[in-house]
Amino acid sequence: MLRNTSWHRGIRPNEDFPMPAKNRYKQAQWRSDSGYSKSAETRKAILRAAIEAFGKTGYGATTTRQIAAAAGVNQPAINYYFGGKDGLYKACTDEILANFVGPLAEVAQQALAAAEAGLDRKGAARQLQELLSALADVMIRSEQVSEAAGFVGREMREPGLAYQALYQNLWAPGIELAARLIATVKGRPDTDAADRVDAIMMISGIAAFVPGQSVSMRIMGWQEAGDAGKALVLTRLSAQIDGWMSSPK
Amino acid sequence: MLRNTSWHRGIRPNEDFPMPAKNRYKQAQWRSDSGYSKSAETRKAILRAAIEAFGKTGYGATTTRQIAAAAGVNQPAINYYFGGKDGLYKACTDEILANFVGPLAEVAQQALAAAEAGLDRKGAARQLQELLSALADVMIRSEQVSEAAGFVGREMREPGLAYQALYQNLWAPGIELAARLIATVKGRPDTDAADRVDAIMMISGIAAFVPGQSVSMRIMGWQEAGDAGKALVLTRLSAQIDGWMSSPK
DNA sequence: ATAAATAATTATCATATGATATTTTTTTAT
DNA sequence: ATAAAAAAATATCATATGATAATTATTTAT
Repeated sequence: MLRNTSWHRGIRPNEDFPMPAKNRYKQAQWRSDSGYSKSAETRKAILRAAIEAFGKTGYGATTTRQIAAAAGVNQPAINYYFGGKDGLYKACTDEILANFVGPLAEVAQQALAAAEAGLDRKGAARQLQELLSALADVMIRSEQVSEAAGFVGREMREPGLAYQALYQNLWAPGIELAARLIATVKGRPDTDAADRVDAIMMISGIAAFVPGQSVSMRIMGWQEAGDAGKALVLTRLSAQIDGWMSSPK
Repeated sequence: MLRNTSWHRGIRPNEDFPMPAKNRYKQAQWRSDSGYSKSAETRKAILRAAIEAFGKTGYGATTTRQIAAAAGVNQPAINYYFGGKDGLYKACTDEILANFVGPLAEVAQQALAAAEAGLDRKGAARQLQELLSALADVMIRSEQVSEAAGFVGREMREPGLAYQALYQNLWAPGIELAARLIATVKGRPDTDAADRVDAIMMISGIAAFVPGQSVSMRIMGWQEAGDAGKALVLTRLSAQIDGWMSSPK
C-alpha cells in the first residue's frame, strides 16, 4: 500500500507538558488556555486513552473509534497524529518507556551500582526491597502508571508490536537485576535458574495486584489496591527475602 | 434481532469421547472411523481450537474464521454447533470446568476434608504442596490444559462472558483453599488478608510459567516448561512454605 | 487584518467479520 | 436401495473497522 508521505506532516508536534482532564482526557474544544499549541494536548489525550484501552482489551479488540471517543477527539485524528493504529501502538510504547522507566531507573541504577561494588547479603536484601517497593509503587499505587503496567503485562503475555522494545528495555533488565540481588541475598556470587524463577514469581506476584486486575481486588475485598494493598504485598515479599537471609548456604 | 429457532436443531450433539488430531484438530473429511457420529468430533475440534485461540488472543480479537480454520471446518459450522460466537465462548467455559476442575477436584476435596478434620502445621504444609503440585501439573505440564489455563487467566484479568462461572467454580475456591492451608501452616486457625495475598501470589507465580507465557520461557532459556520447569517452580514454592513452618507465631 | 499553516471535522471507501440462507454431501433408518 | 435426517460446504448480507479524501475551523506569522 503506497502512501503520499505529504500528509505525514503533523505527526510529531512537540511533546511533554501537563495535561488537565476533561472529556476524560481532552480539554474543551479549541481552547488552549495553557498557551501551548493545541496539538500537543490532543496528542497526549489520545496516547493516554490508547494506553488504557490497549492495556485493557489488547490491540486487536480495541477499535480506533473507542480510543478516539475516550480521548474526546474524532476518529481520523489517530491517523493524523500517529499515522494509523500501528503507529499509535508504537507511540504508546515510547510513552511508557519514558514514563515507566523514569521512576524506576534511579533505584535500578543505584541497585546495580551497589551490586557491582560488591554487596553483602544484608545490603542486597535492602536493595531488593527498595527495588520491589519502587515497582509496587509504580504498578499498584500510581493510577496512570498502573494502566501502563496493564499494557506492558499484556504485551509480555502475548507479544505484539511493542514486545521487543518492552522486553529489552524493561522486562529482561528488571528480572536480571532482581535475580542478581536475590542470588546475593542467598549468599551466592552469581545467578542461577532458581534465582530467575524467584524473580519472575515475585514480579508476577506484584503484577497480580495492579488495580486493573479486578479478580485480586475482589478476592481481597478491596475497592482499589492503594497504600494498604501495596504495604501488604511488600510485607509478603519481605518475609520471603528474610527466609533467604536466615538460610545458610 | 429475531431468530427462527428451527435452525437451532443441531446445537447439541452428544458429547465426551476421544478426539484424534488431524487438520490440527479435526480428522479427514467425512471419515468417522471411530464409529461415532461425526458431529461430536467436529464439535470437540471446534472447542479445542476455540479454547486455544480465545486463550491466546481473547474474545474480541479472535475471529470465527480463525477458529474454523484451526479446527479444519468451515466458518458457519460455529453457528451450526454453538449458535454463534457467544455460544461457543460459553461452551468453552463448560468444557474447561469439566476438564480442568476434574483433575484438581480430587486433591482439592482431599485437602478440604483434611483441613476440616483438623490439620497440624506439618500436615497442612503437605496438603498445600500436594495442591500446588497438582496445579502446576495441570497448568505447566499438560499441554491441552495449559491452553485452558490461558483461557481462564485471561478471563480473570479481563472479565467477560465466562467470568462469573470461572470465578465461582475455580478461582475463588482455589484461592480460598490455598489461603486456608497457608494459615494453618503459619499456625493460625483462620485466614487473614496476608494469607490470601500469599495464595494469590503463589498461584500467579505458577501461572507465570504456563507454556503460553513465552516471556518466562525466554527469560529462563527454556523451549517449553515441561517437567524441569514444574519441578523448579515447585521447589521455590516449597522453600516459601518451609519458611512459614520455621517461623514461630 | 490577512494569508498561510495547522488542527479538527465530516463524509466516504474497501475490507473484514459474524451471521444467515441455500445447496450439496453424508449418514441413518426403513 | 431409497427416503429422510443430519452434517458440511458455498454464497451472500449487514455491520463494523481502519483508513483516506475533502472540508471547515482555528492558530500563527506577517
